[in-house]
Amino acid sequence: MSTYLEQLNEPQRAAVIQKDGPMIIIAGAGSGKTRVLTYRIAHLMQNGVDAFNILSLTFTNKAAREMKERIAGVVGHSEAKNLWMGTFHSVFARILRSEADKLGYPSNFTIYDTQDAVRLITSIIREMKLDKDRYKPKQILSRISSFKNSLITVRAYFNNPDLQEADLMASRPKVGDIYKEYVDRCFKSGAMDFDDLLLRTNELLARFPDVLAKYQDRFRYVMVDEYQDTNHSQYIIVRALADRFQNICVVGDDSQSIYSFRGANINNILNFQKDYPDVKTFKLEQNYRSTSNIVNAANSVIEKNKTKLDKEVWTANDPGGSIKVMRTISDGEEGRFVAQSIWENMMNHQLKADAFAVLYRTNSQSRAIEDSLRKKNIDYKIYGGISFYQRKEIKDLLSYLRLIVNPSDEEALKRVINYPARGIGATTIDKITIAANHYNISIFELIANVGKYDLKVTSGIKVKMQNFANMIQRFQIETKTKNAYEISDLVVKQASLVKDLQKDGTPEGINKVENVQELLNGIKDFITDKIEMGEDASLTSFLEDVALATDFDSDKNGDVPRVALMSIHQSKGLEFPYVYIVGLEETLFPSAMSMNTRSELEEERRLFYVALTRAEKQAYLTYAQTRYRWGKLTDGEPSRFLEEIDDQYLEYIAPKLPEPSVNRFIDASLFDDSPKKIRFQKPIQRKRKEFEKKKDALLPNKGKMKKVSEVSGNANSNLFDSEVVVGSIIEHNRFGQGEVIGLEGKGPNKKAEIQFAIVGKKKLLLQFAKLKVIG
DNA sequence: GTTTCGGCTACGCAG
DNA sequence: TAGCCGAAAC
Repeated sequence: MSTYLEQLNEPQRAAVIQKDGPMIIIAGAGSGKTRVLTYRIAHLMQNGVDAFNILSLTFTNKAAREMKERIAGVVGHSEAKNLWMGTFHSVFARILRSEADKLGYPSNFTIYDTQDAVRLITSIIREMKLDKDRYKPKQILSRISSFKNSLITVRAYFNNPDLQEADLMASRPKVGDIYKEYVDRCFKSGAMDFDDLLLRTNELLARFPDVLAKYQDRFRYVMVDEYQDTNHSQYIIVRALADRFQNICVVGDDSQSIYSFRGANINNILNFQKDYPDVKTFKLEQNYRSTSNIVNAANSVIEKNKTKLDKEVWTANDPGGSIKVMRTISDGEEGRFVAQSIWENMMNHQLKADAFAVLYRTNSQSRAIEDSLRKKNIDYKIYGGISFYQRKEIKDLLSYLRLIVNPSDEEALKRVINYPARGIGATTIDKITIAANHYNISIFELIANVGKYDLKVTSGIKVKMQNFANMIQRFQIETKTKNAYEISDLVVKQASLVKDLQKDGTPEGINKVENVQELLNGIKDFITDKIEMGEDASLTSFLEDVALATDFDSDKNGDVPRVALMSIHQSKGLEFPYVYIVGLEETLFPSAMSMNTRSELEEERRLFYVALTRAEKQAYLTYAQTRYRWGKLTDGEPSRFLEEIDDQYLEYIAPKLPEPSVNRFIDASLFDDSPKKIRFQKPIQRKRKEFEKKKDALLPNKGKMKKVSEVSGNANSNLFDSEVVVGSIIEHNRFGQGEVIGLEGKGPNKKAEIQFAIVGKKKLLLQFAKLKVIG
């Protein structure tokens, strides 16, 4: 029964068997934190604590599921089932649904995503006739978000002269008014945004002592993972819940605090010991994940930070290989290096693609990597960026479903009232929005009863609106007898969603139809899963899952192994044998926007620390001397973080000499210098200009050719004579598959004659054709 | 009222 | 480059 205790080292075991009272586990990277958390919960349960009384807040829902599985392995499924586990957002969304009426919300309230919120704010700014360049919707939202995360309600805002003063100074005196209107409109729409899920929870616990008491009594043991990334709002929730029994266990690593941009407050972890004077502190400092080269290199960087807790991460692991540093001419070349290196490592070490991760600072960097992996036929998956659920066709269908569940949902209504086109245009929507506000009813209420209200629209449009409302109401009736999948299927058919996507017959349209189909399948799977687990399979429940889903939640087992491409933020908590950290350039990483204050820069450094400590066996660091940003070629200098790593752990890989035909104008000696010198050598300005000019000459006259960036981004590449040889089987975006039957010309003028299966023979310039070699 | 097209501006991370 | 928005064309 206690065999699991034997698998732990001394500090781990001590943390696991500490049962009552406040405690903090400071867990260095790779120190077996998850193991401690799972065993601690299992241990609690084996020592008489009911699963119903344990609340465990994790960073992702996937982490929660996996942990539950592991706990079930120790205590059995039927017991583990009753644990409350999940992210702050999902756990409290669930609680808010059951207590919604107390706050005046419907229990099937909608969760607005960022896009919904931005749209609503945009529309408020327009209605208030404010200048949208001064009041940038995204900025306003981010300000509102930070208010909410700091528990500054609308009333608190207007009671706080400092805040108003700040907005006044920023020439945005109406921020408070926008905030108020935004909150009112969300409320009227029966909608909460992500921040509301926390703020309203606080409201619930503050205004209703009996509710607070109920949950305090229920959650006698509270655990919070990744505590360094909690914001004030989350902090107060946790404090309130744990106030009665004080059985609070937080786990985290101040060195991995990387979410200040969404309100995370590193002081929550730094001050935990002050909050609970009789706290027990545990430190997990032995790293089991990485080679000592990686651990030591990471330590040598994070040492530069001043703000941190006292701890020393060490490892007994082998030194492993040096961390490899690679400089490339361009972002395109960087991608090719990564793909080539992954391919070689796969071959040399018999590894599958899922042993590799490519991490970057910004999602936009994924493209260059993606292109090169695709050319090498290496399977990959991009996490983050524009997720499946944010695609237009998917959001449209979801908006119908949202509207059925909650007809007050204004953003959903505005999205679909004229999609597919029904002749209810922007002008009409403006009119009914104003009228609905005037009568203090929802837009749906208005259009469902157009006859009752005075509306300055033509009777034709009134009929159209009434028809739309009737359709939604018919769907609502159907929900009484049909399950979520059947309703969705009905919506797709009756609202002609697929028909609309199919009508132009473009490949994009076909792809969208497939996506809609995939969503329908997803709903089907959802229902099956939920019923199997005896959980809520309703449409509301599905929509909530979708709203709070992350990319990891859609990971399917049994899929082919894939290289993981993701932002460093998303890589938190994960580990991979081989890790490539790309784009290590000043202004990109560290980001130009985070170089103004020491604390911002320290967070960037922590971010780099997180990235590096994801690697188990081998880390690669790459940077590019030129990179496409905002559609323009820009020069980059090596990131300061490269300099900050103790040199003894690094090895500089000499880049291959570039193609002389393209790059003769780059000083070859640049590549022969010792790496250390090169790293901080500024690009030679004159040569640089020449280089760019030459590149421009390669561009197709600013024409509409799609591949402009491809070509110019790859100036150093052997793109023009690449892998395409006579006999290659290739694939072309538009013409499909074909065989190369001849080659002519040189450099940018190189052409391939190709026999396509469908369109016959064609001569294509390699620099534009974007051929994918498939055999 | 709807669609399309060209110009403008913006890429910072996420539940 | 891409997504958005306003203007022009349908």
